[in-house]
Amino acid sequence: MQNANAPLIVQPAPQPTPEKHIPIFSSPAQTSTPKESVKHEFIKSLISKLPKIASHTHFNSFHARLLPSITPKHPSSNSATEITNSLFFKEFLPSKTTFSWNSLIEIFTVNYRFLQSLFLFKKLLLSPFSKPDPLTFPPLLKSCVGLLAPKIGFGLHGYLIKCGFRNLVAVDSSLVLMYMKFGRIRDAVQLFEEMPIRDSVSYNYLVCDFGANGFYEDVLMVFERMLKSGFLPNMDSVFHAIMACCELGSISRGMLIHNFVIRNGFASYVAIANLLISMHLKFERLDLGRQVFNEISERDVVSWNSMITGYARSGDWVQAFGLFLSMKKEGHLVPSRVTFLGLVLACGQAGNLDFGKSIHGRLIRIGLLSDFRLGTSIVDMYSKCGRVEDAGIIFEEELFERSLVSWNSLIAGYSQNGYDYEAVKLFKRMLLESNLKPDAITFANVIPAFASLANLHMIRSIHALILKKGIKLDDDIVLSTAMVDAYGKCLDIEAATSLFTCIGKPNVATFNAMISGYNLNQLAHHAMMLFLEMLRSNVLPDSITVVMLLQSCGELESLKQGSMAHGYCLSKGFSSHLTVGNAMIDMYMRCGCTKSSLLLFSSMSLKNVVTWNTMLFGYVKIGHSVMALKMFSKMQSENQYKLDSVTIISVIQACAVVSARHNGEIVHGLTLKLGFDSETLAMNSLVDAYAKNGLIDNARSLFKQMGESRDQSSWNVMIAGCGMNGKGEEACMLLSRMEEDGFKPNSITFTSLLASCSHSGLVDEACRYFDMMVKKYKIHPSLEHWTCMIDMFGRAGRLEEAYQLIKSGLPENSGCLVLSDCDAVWGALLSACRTDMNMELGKLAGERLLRLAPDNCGYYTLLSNLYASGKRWDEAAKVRRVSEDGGLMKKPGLSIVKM
DNA sequence: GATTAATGTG
Repeated sequence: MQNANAPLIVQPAPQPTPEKHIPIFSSPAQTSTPKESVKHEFIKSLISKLPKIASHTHFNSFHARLLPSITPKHPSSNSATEITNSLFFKEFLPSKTTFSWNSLIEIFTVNYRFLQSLFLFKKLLLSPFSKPDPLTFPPLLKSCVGLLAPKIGFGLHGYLIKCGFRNLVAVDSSLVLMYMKFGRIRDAVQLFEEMPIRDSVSYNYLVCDFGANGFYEDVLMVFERMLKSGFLPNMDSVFHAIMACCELGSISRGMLIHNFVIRNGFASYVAIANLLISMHLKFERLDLGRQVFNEISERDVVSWNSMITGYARSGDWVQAFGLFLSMKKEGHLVPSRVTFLGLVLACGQAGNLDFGKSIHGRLIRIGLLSDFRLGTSIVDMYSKCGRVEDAGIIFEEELFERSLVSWNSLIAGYSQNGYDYEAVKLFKRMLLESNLKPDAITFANVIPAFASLANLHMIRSIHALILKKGIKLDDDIVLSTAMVDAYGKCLDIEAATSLFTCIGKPNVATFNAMISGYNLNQLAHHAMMLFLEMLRSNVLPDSITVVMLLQSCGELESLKQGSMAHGYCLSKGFSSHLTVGNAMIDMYMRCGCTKSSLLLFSSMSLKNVVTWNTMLFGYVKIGHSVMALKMFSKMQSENQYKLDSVTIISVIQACAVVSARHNGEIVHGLTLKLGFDSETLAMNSLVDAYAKNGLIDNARSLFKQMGESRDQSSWNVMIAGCGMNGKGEEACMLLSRMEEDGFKPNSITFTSLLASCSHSGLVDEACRYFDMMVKKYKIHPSLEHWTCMIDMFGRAGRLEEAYQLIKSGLPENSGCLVLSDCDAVWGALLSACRTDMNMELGKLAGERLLRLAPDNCGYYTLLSNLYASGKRWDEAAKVRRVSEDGGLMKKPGLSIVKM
């Protein structure tokens, strides 16, 4: 590298006095030949421009940038000032040869005396003894570049052409350089292409300048052409070529350059080797990076740091620390901040809290924690090791300057560790307390937290904020994926879909987020279609994708699709993933194939708590509670799996069904012992289990104990529990208390409440709540709500009202169901009619029912039973015959079971 | 040579 602090043109250049020279130019004797007149014209323009150029103020920085590539090493470059003052310059120059002039001009250029070099040229033109030759020009052109004087440069080019001095390698390559530097890239390339013979210098100019201008494709093209033509590139060219591979992400061309560097000994230049290492690390080829690292004879801190950081990123803290120790062993190098940054990163990536803590201590000792980058990396390390509370404490202590990155990092820490509320709180604090503006990363960090909290309102606000800030979701795939996922989780599937379709290049994560969104919104079919689209658009599915594919199959209860997905997993090597195995067990369970589940389960060599839970919960869902409890005791006997809240909930639910009072108390004790008494979900299940077993007093006292930890679902469970224990009034009272406690009743609340009223014969109350649900809470009544109402009217012997309810269809503000088209509703009426022996209405309901669902054998049975109860044997037999003729009796009445 | 980001199993 040249010394950028070398004295540039600071003192005024020796000013020519135009008056002295002009008479010479204008003397008649000088203007005889056409060449001479060209010369005079040029000198005139040169003189008119020079004073202006001298006043340029940004010389210094410009030179610093240009010098490395324009300054050839000159063997005899003495100080230019010395030369100017020398006797040689003052006394003898006028009589010297062109060669002497050229040498002197070059010496000035090499010493950044660009102005003097041009003045010297002017003197040469005026000299009666010498004339410029082609070799005079390369340094002059470089001086023009140094002076930022394109017009003089282009003038020189014109002059060259007129003198016929073209087609000389040195001249042409200087011209190429000059045009490149002045941004006339097309002209430069054209000149380059027209050169009859090229030298390595011109190639190097072109490579470096393409690189400096960001034309990476061209850098590599010229570089490769240079090698093919047998020229050896200089360090700068190799540097730019590697940079170009990095920027273009071209691994294959990077490999070619890697081989070139190794073969030609460029790896011994530490700067080149370091760059090559960082290229390989960028392409996640740690092995190749290490290969280059090993080739370096004199490694510097950067070489070590690069490798340490590379291993750190990949989570290989053993290698990272190993290198750190070897570095210290070598003795002469001192670890820098970047070294520690790499080590802290390694601990975070590997989740190695112990090493992380020891480095934390060391940083405090050597006083480096005040460095805001290191401070942030420590915060991040604690978050990544699952100790986000500690991360928060360090952040709050303000031992280092808080940057946008440190806020972002802690928000990410909270969000990734499931501290959604804290993440949101910190985000809001950042907006209020700091002067920092949230960026795309802030949003990408906080969006999952809002999504987990199902805060659709905030998701929409952030979406608007992103658009307002001009952040292009198209360009930021991580951010747009987070948005798609958030809309899916908040059940705004339209927003998710429309955002997804706008994303130009969705990646695996984006597809996964969208597929997951479809699954969450009970659109498993759409999820499957999207999976196929993913395959068509050549986005490679990963293990997460197949987990969700299996979920879709389970959701659709399609054994056929599920088996196909199973086959796909086997063929693509996903079946060895634990999560995939778990998802597969769940899929078979949902498809009713317990045998396959059990087979898979037993064949899995690696299990975790989720594997067990999947089996447990699967059995509970299909009502095989005894199997679930057996499974649970087996799990406990293996003694290597830590139970979690899902395990306990499954066991509680199994006990509730098995209806064992004893079991219930055991599981209650277990719940408390394992410390799940603060887990709302587990406690809700326990309340439910007691209620289902008629132990309403236990349920009630537990519900009371829960106090603050109650959620909406706790109230729903308790209301339903009262209902099934014949405590209709208590259920009604609970609704008012629930509202007082600030919980909004939802559709499930009313299902439970209507059922409670129905069981306790509180018909008028039920009607009032039904009205309240529609009018006050704007909840569309579901099929369950309607059938419950009809059922209740039937029980109360108020059949006519039930019939009227069906006929009236729906209140005007609801629009999802056409009641008279739902067979379940008529079925409920038919059952009620049988109890009440209302033949006329029953017949009407039955006929309607068979028209709506002619394949459901259960309805035929229902109708024939009605006739039988009324002793209308002929009609009963007729209905039976019709169903037997249709072969319906042989089919299991699946749809009635599902109801 | 350097710190922060998205998708998943019950």
